[in-house]
Amino acid sequence: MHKLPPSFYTRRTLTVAKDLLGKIFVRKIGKKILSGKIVEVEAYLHNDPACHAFRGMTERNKVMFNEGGYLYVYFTYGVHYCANIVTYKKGIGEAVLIRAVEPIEGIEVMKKSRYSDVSHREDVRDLYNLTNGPAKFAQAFGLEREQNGISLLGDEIFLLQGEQIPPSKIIATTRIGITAGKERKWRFYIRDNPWISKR
DNA sequence: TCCACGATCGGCT
DNA sequence: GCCGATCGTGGAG
Repeated sequence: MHKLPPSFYTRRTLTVAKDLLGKIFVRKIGKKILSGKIVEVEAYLHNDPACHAFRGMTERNKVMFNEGGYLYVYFTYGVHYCANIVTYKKGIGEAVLIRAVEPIEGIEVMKKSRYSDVSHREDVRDLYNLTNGPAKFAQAFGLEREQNGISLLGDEIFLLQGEQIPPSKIIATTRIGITAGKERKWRFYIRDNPWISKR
């Protein structure tokens, strides 16, 4: 399996969003490798009121204005981080939020990141709860302010080819947790996978 | 300078 | 189903 090339990310955002399903997100931390298959995403376009870049470039969203192929991580609700893949051309301001992945490698490390202090249940629900939401994914993979703006063409964080998901297995529906632009069906996920985020 | 609020989560009713 | 946590951001003044 090989690393996705720049040309993968610089296509139209809705195309990239659907195509991200089935790809493998990889993070190297020292000798540890964390990886997971992307199973749910949401697209945010520049002329879309729910998009952070809708009102132009600011200190927070400036990474979104790079050409596709960067990681955009932001802090929200005073508690959580969420991670996006920057898409399309330089100067536009579009990205795809990663909402859920299926863990593959580094599951023990992810559990430590997610359940740092208290003891947790050792049943299958742990595996699902590890990465079945955007902030859960970011926490499991240790994605915070420091990772904002990292190039996905480098060797620390990148995506691998993974599997091709046929259109018949991709569900398109409305995005979660937004107040504007609700009607757009830009949330995409792989049908019948147990890591779908809730609500 | 101020202040309302958010691309969420987990716990409680 | 609902609510509180918790704070950086950016639009308003």
